[in-house]
Amino acid sequence: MDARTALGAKFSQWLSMGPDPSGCPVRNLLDRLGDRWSMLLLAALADGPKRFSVLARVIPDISKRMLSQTLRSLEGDGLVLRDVQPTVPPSVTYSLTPLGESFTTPLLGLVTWAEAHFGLVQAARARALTVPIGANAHETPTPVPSEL
Amino acid sequence: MDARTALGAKFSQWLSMGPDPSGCPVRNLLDRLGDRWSMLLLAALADGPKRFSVLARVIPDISKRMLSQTLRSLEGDGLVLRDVQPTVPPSVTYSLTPLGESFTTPLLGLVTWAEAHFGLVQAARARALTVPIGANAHETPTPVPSEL
DNA sequence: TTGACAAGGTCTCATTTAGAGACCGATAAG
DNA sequence: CTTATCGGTCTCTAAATGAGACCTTGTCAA
Repeated sequence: MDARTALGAKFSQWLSMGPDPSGCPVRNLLDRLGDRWSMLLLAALADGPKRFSVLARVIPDISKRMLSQTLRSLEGDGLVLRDVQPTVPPSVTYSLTPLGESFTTPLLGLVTWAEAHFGLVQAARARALTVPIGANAHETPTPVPSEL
Repeated sequence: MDARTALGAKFSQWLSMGPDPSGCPVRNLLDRLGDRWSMLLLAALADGPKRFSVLARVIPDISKRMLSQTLRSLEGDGLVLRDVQPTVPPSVTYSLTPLGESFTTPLLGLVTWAEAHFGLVQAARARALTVPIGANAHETPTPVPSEL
């Protein structure tokens, strides 16, 4: 069974679990990790524990606000450990928990795919610019057989 | 080499490519697919081609606005094919392109991880509620040796 | 005849979220 | 005396999102 079939099977399984999306683990975690910064931060921490200011430096386009907020969210989900050393000023180090480390496996799959297929995506984007949207329009509109 | 080490190596490699995040394929694709709906729609389409209204039905909490917008973004990136049948009213079917199908492999990894570890995440969330944040505070604040 | 409804969106408006940048505290360097 | 450090928070503004009206053309029911 290929990945597409397996994924499709899982999806139709979710559907049968009722219309409530909050009960679905995948929906739940995708809502948490599926933002601009969470996965990126996990990748950064896979490289080793890092302090707040170091994270801000290696990801230059994240605001301190979102950095703080996203790290707390990851900490709350048990993926990241926050260690405060009571120095003055305080020294705060973030690292992956074992649970966070386990996430690096699927994350590496995502990253590998991105590197391998980025060229094709760029080609598709270039093609999309030349096609004035809706170019596959046909000619003779026939009434649709009302299926309802 | 485990996934964490491999991911860390990739990350430090990105850093050496300069501070521009737009040049990084992973940053670029994570910015596109890392939203609330893109991956979910790809999972839905892995189950087979679907019409607009069907997608809206199987993902009840997406607005028509975001559904339309996200599908167009995925189409522009070459992951999704949009087929308009010139009936009246028009019948529009969305399906995965070969490129989109190739993405189901890493996506399945993500989904599988979510199902397997959701219990641990929930446990961590419950624990986070009882800990009044900053509970790991130490006692004797000593000046930090200025590292810069 | 009048009305309602269908598909696949777009449009406007209100709410939510994210980003930019000031500020804080104590300390230390110039 | 001024400036800088660390790890944030606070406020204000800008951008993204959700809710829901509206559109077209045709079919079907009342």
